[in-house]
Amino acid sequence: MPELPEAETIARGLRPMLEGRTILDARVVHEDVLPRGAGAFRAKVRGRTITGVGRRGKNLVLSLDDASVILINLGMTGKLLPLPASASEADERGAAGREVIPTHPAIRFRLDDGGSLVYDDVRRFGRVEALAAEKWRERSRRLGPEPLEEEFGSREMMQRLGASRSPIRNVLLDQQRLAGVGNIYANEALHRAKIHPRRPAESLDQEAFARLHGVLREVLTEAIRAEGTTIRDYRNASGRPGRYSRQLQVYDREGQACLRCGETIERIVFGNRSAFLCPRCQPMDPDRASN
DNA sequence: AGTGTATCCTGCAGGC
DNA sequence: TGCCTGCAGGATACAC
Repeated sequence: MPELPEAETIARGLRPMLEGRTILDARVVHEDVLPRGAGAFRAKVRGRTITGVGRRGKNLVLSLDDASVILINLGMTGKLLPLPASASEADERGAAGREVIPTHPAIRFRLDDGGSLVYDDVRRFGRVEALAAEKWRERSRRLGPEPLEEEFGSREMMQRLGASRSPIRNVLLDQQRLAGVGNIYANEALHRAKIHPRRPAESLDQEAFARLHGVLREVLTEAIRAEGTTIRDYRNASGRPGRYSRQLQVYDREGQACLRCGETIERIVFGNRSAFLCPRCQPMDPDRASN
């Protein structure tokens, strides 16, 4: 479900309600989202205070007061749902009726303000881990750079992605090369950069990477501004759907007209995922581009 | 090294 | 209504 803009939106929404809260306990409903098991997890988080709410790539990161973190990869359908202490308190905050009710709770964190935080995940592809500071540093080191960091330039992008013979769409999804990009924004960026998703990454020159680098940052920034993309069930921390769905140019638009040239958007499948493209705007052979 | 396939799991839409 | 197939914002493991 979530890519970088959705994770960023969730982190921003949860931050004011979670920072400073102490986790009284974690009740494990579905152990399969805890790769290290329920017992160890509960022992590590019980009694810890949340000092920060952030994001690394697509992962949510709850920083704890002993420098450890709770690392949450939401998979396809994971949600972090804040539940207020009571309905009356929700009224006071003006949040009545807007909170999302958990349908498939996997973990319930009981908080010291009487509220709770529920990790809810229909398909349970998501993973929740408690990592000591050193383990987290190690893990983070294995992830690629943050595409929105100021220092992340097109040269670095070409160095990290440009040596692969794999289709550029697949390479963009590789979290070890670049953190945070998923199928929606990979497809949107490639359309905006007029690059066919199946082009081997190594066939792209510096000019193409400069273009791709620029539009990827634009797309991610605009999607954050719109609070993410809702295709089916993504909701932000306040229960609202993302508005970027309305700005999608190709993703999930098979058979519809390209908003740039009017050609029909195609869906192709490779690497076990759908790719969406405009065959006129994104020719496989750029020399034959008609625009 | 790259690619296709299968797997984890549930729900939903569409065809018949 | 039911049954079937295919599909889904992710990640990984495997055989070729």
